[in-house]
Amino acid sequence: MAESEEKVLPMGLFMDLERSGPIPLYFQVSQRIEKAILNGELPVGSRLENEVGLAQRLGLSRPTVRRAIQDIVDKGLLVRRRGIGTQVVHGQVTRKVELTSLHDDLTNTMKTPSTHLLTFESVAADDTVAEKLSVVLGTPTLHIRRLRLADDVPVAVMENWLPEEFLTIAPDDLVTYGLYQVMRARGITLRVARQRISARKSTPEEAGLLDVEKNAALLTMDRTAFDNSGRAVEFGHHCYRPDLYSFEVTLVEK
Amino acid sequence: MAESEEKVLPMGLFMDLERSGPIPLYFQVSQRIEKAILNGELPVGSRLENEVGLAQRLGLSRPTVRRAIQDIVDKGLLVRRRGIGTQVVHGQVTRKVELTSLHDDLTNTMKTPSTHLLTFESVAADDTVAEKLSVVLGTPTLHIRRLRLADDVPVAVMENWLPEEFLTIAPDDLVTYGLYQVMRARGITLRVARQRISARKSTPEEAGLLDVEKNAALLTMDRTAFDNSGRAVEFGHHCYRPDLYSFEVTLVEK
DNA sequence: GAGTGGTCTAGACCACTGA
DNA sequence: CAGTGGTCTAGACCACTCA
Repeated sequence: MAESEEKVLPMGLFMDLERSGPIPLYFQVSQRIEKAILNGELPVGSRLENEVGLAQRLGLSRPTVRRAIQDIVDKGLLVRRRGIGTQVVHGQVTRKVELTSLHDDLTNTMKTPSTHLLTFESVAADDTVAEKLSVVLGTPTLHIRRLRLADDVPVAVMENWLPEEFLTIAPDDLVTYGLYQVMRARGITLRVARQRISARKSTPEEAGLLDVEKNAALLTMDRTAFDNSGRAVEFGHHCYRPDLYSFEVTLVEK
Repeated sequence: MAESEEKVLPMGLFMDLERSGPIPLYFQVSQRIEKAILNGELPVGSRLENEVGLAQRLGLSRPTVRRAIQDIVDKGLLVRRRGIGTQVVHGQVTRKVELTSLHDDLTNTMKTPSTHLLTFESVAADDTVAEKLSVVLGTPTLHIRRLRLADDVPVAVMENWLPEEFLTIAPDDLVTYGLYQVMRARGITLRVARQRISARKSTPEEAGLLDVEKNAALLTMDRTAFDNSGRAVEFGHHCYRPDLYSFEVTLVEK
C-alpha cells in the first residue's frame, strides 16, 4: 500500500553531526528526524529506515539511534511495531503541554504579554497551601495574584503561593519577567509539575477582571511545581478565559 | 540534612527477579522501586542508591537499572541531578492522565459506570471530521452520542465519529463494554491520542442531560486517537461535569 | 579527588511480523 | 524465512557537584 512506502532519509540531513560538541548525538539525530517529519520530507504514513541500517549509515551505535527514535515516539510523532517498522503518525501535529509558564506560552505565540499585579503579600499557610508546599500550618508564604493579558486583552487570573524565601522578590521583576523567569534567576530549576485541570463559573470579581459576562465558564488549573531536588516551590490556582486559552496534551501508550 | 538521608533499598524487594520470564527486567525493577516509593519505604526527599551500585547488587547491567530508574523519573516520582544523585519528589502522588477511556476511569475509581446511547447513525464527514480522521469530505462515518453515568449520576456527554468500518458495531456492545473495549475487540490498538481541553457553557439540552442548571460551566475535551499504524481511528468531542470529573497531568522537564 | 549521573559503543539473543 | 523492533550485557569516557 502507498501508506507503507519505504522512505529513506536524505543523507544530507545527517551531514554535519557534531561528535565532539556538547550536544548529545541522539539529540542531534532526533532533531533532524523530527524536522523531516514536520516539514513533510517524511510524509505521514511513511516508514522510517530501520534502526540497524540507520545506525550503520550514520556511523553510530544502535542504542544511540534507538534513543533518538524513541524520543520522537514519546512525542507522538512516530509509532513502532515489532516486526513491522516505524511509521509517521497521521494527522496534523499539535504543540503539547509543556512545563512552561503562561508568560512563555504567550510569547511563543507572538502575542505581547503584560501583567497587572493585584496582590503581593505575606500570608500564613492555610491547610491547603501547607499541604501542597509541604510546610507546617501557619508558615509565612508569599501570596501573589496577577492578571495576565495578551495584546492588552485579559486572559487569566493567576493566584500563587510560594515558600517564604521568595518574599524577597521584587514586585517589579514579577511584572517585567514573569514568575518562572524570576525563579530561574534565583537558581530554581523546575523539574516536575502536577496539574489538575477543571472548569467552573467565574465569580463577579473575576468576570470584571477578565472582561467576560457574569457566570461565564472559566477553565481552571491547579498546579504544584517541584524543583530539581524534589521540593515543592510553587502552588497555584489559575483561571483562564476558555475562548483565549486551552490545554493540549499528547498521550502515548507505553 | 535529614532530607538527603541515604536510604538503601531492602534486598527483599529484589529477591524474586524473573530472569527468563516474559516480563522485562527493567520493568520488574521499576515496579518494585515505584512500589517502595508509594508505600513509604522510600520516604519523600530520600536518596536512592546510585545506579552503578544498584546494578552490582542486583546482578544486572547498568543500562538495565538505568532504564528502570528513568521510567520512574518520567512519571514524576523521582528527580535526578548529575553529581548529586536521585531523590524522591515531595508531595502526594496523583494519578496522571492516561490513554484510557472514561469507562476505564470510572471503573478504576470504584464507581459503577453505565451508558445511555443517544445517537447511533451513519453521517457524511463534514470539514472538521474529514480533517481529523484524514478521510475525504463526505465519506460515511459512524456518529455516536452517549450519556455516561457513574452510580446513576450523569457525568459526561460524549460525541464521537469513527471511520466507516465501525458502522458494523453492535449498539448493544457499545452500551455494555464501552467504545475502547469494542475497538480493542476488533483488533484496534490505540497508541497515540491528541487532546485539547477547554471549557464552555452548557447548552440547554446538555444541562438537562447532565442534570445541571442552564448555562452551567462544563469541562470539554476534543480528542483524536491513532492506532498502532498511525491511522486516525476516532475523533470525539466530550463534555464533563467539572464537579465530578477533572484531568490530572504530570509534566516532567526533560 | 571521590562520587554521581549522562552519554556512547559493539556486540548479543529474542519475539514478532509478513512473505 | 528474512527483517523488524525489544531487551540486555560489560564495559568506557565525560561533566558535574561536593567536600
